[in-house]
Amino acid sequence: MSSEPASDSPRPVPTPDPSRGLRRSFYRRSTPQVAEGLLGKWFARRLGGDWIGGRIVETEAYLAEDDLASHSARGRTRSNAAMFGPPGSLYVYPIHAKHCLNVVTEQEGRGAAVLIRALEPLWGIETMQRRRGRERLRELTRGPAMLCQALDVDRRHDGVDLVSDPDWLVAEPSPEPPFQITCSTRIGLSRAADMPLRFFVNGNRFVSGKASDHR
DNA sequence: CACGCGATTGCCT
DNA sequence: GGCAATCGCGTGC
Repeated sequence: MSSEPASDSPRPVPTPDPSRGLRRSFYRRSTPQVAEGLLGKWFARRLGGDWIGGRIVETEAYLAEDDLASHSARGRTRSNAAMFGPPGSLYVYPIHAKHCLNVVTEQEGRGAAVLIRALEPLWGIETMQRRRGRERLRELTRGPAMLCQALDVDRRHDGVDLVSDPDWLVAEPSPEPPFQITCSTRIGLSRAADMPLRFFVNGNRFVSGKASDHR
């Protein structure tokens, strides 16, 4: 049994508090550490004065070295340059006519990042429903390109600094129920498909993939 | 400049 | 579970 609510009614949660934002030192660690550490954190952007976003429930690490699946594996190019930016900044890339967002880790020039794969929707749900063209909460942010569409994220946000930009927030949650974490191989890869660099909140209904893979 | 592919999604069987 | 849609980018002619 899952501890998640069965209905699609959003539970009341506090508004994101910018004073709880993660500092740059959080991102200046090993990429798997940051990927695991981001689980449970709040991720939101301010759009038209309102916060939109939710709780991070699924991430993947993409390494600077010995990782053929990483966009940095063949060096720096115009399109992946933001992945070599300062830790705590965004790397947004296009794929299949959609976008996915990463948070840069380690240090500037390294080329490592964490892909945010899924959020539990908490704020701006009506906005996300409108942007996604879907009503059900489970179809808003359950996948890396879904959440970018829900939050209106695209290449314009490539390089945005999450630590200092007042319209973006990655923060300590409050309150935070206890949860367990599982590590697995990453999703959808043809190369380096066997590296255990995916992290997700056990049993959470907003984790992507089949329900049987959530445990 | 043509071609092929991908850290995806959604519809179909 | 299979597979088509879709398009920016890297590669090579």
